[in-house]
Amino acid sequence: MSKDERLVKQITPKSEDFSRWYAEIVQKAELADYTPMKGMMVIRPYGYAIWENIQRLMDDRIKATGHVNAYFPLFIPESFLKKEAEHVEGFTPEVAWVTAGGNEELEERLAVRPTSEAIIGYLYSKWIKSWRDLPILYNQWANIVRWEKVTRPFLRTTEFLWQEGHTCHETAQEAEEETLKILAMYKEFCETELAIPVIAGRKTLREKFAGAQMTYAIEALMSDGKALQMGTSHNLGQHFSKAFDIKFEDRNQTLQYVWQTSWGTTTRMVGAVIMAHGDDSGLRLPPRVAPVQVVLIPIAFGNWKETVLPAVLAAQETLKKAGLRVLVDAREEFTPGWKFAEHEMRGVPLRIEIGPRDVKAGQAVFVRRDIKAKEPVPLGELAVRAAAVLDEIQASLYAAALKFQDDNTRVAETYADFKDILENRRGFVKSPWCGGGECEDKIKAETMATIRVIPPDCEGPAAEGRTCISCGREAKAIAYFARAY
RNA sequence: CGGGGAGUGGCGCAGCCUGGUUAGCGCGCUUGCCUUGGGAGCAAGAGGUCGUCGGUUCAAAUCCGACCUCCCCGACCA
Repeated sequence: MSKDERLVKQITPKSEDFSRWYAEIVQKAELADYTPMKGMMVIRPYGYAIWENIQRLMDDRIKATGHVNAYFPLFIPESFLKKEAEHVEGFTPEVAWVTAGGNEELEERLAVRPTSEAIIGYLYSKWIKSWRDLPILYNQWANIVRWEKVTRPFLRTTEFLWQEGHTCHETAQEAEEETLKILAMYKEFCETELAIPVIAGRKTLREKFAGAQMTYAIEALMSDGKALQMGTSHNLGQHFSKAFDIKFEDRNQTLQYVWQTSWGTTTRMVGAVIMAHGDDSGLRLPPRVAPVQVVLIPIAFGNWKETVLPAVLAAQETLKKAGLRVLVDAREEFTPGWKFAEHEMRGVPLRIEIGPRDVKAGQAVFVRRDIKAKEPVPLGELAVRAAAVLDEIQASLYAAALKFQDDNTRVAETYADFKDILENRRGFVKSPWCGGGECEDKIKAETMATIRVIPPDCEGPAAEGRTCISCGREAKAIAYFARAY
C-alpha cells in the first residue's frame, strides 16, 4: 500500500519501520503504556481483554487435561533458590530481591519469583508421601519478575503475567509424556486461537531452562522474519526432586524421587499476535481472541436516530444473542470515516455499517478487516453470516501466517548459503548441525542466529549423510536457526 | 550493560547553537451551530512546574553536571 492511499494515518507503516510500528501500535491502540519504571508496562483494558481471552481459552485446555489451579507465594527465600545449582546460576542475574520489611532488615533476603520451581518444590516435598499422591498436576496463574536489561512491551518486560504448570509423576516416562502432551497442547492453542503456526521441538543444551533435563518449545515467525519463542515445556527429570527431597514410596515399597515437569506461556503471546498479523494500518486481531469481534457503525443522516439507530441496536441484540462480542459505535462527534480508520487500527475483525440506504434495502454492509472486502448482507442473516465471516477471518489469518512461514523457511546446506539467507531474507533456516555447543556459539557470534528448535522429525536419521554447516563433521540433526526476539 | 538518538499542553513538532516580553504551531480536547457512506466546516474556549535533581548567572526550555525514561544498534533472556 502506498503511503498516500493509507486510510489509517496515525501510525508509521509496518513496511517502513517495523520496530517503530510496533511501539506505536501498542500505544495508539491502547494495548499498553509505559510507566516511570524501566521495563514496567501497564496493560490497558483493550490489551488486557486480549490477555483475558487467551487466559480463558488456555485455562480451559489446562483443566480439560486434568490439571488444577493453585497459587504459590510471590517471594522465595534465597536458600530455596540456591538448592538446585544450575537453576540458581541461570536465574540470579535477573532476580529482584526484597531485603527489608518496613524498617527491619530481613535475616534472609527474599527473591521476587522469577519462576516458581523452588518454592513449589519445597511444598511438594511436604505433600507427597506415596505413589497414591501422584500424579500432581498443578497450574498457577501469576506474575513474575525478571530484571531484564533490554525490554519491550509484551515481548520482554521486567514483570510479566503467565501460567506455569508444575507436575510430579511416578516414572520418567510419565513425565516425558506430560511434557510432550503440553507441548502439543500449546501448539494447538497457538494455531487454533491465535492463528499463529508454530514449530515444536526440543531446545539445545545451550538454550534449555536452567535446571531442566530437557526443554521443548514452540517457535513462531513474526512478520519481520524474526523468531519468537511462544511457550516452553520442560522435563525436569529428578533435578528438583533431588534438590528439594521430593520422595514417595512406590508400588514396590521403595523410596524414590518424583519425576517432574514445568511449562509456561506468557503475556508475550499478546505481542506475538500483534507482530504475526498486524499490517500497515495496525492490528489485525484473530476473532477468537479479539476483545471486540464486530463493531457496528451507524451511518448518520438526517433523522438517523429514528431510522438507522433502531436497526443498529436490533442488529446488536441479534449478534449478542448469537454469542458474539459486539460494540456499537454511535458516537456523534466522529464521522464514519474516522471510526472506520480507528477500528481498523485497533484490529476489530469485522465492521458492519448500517446507513439509510441499507435500512431501505433491508441489509447491512460487512467489511472484513483482514482483506478489507465489502459485502452486503440481508438483515435477517446477520448472525449466521457474521459468525461465518469471523470463522473465515480466523482461517484466513492462519493461512496467511502459514504461507509466510513456509515462504520464509529455507534450507541451507553450506555456511555461505546460511549467512546469505540470514543477511538478505531472515526467517527460519534449516541446516545440518553436528550437535556441538561450540558450533552453536560460533554461528551465533557470526550471524546472530541461534538454534530455535529441533523438531522430532529432524533428528538423527533426517540428517544422515549431511554435514554440519559450521564444522563439516557428520550432522546429528537438522536444526531450525533464526534471529530471535 | 556498551555505542548512538530523543524527552517542550493528550499526540506530532518549532524554539536551544547565540540565555532576556506573555514559550509558539498543527492535530486533538471543551462548548455551540452545522454535518456524517473512508479521518468534515465555522466560531469561541480550556490546557504547559519545558523529564528529574543540582550548578553557573541579575536572569535558564536555552549553558554545565548527575540521574530517570523511551527509541535504534550490539553482549544476556518467556
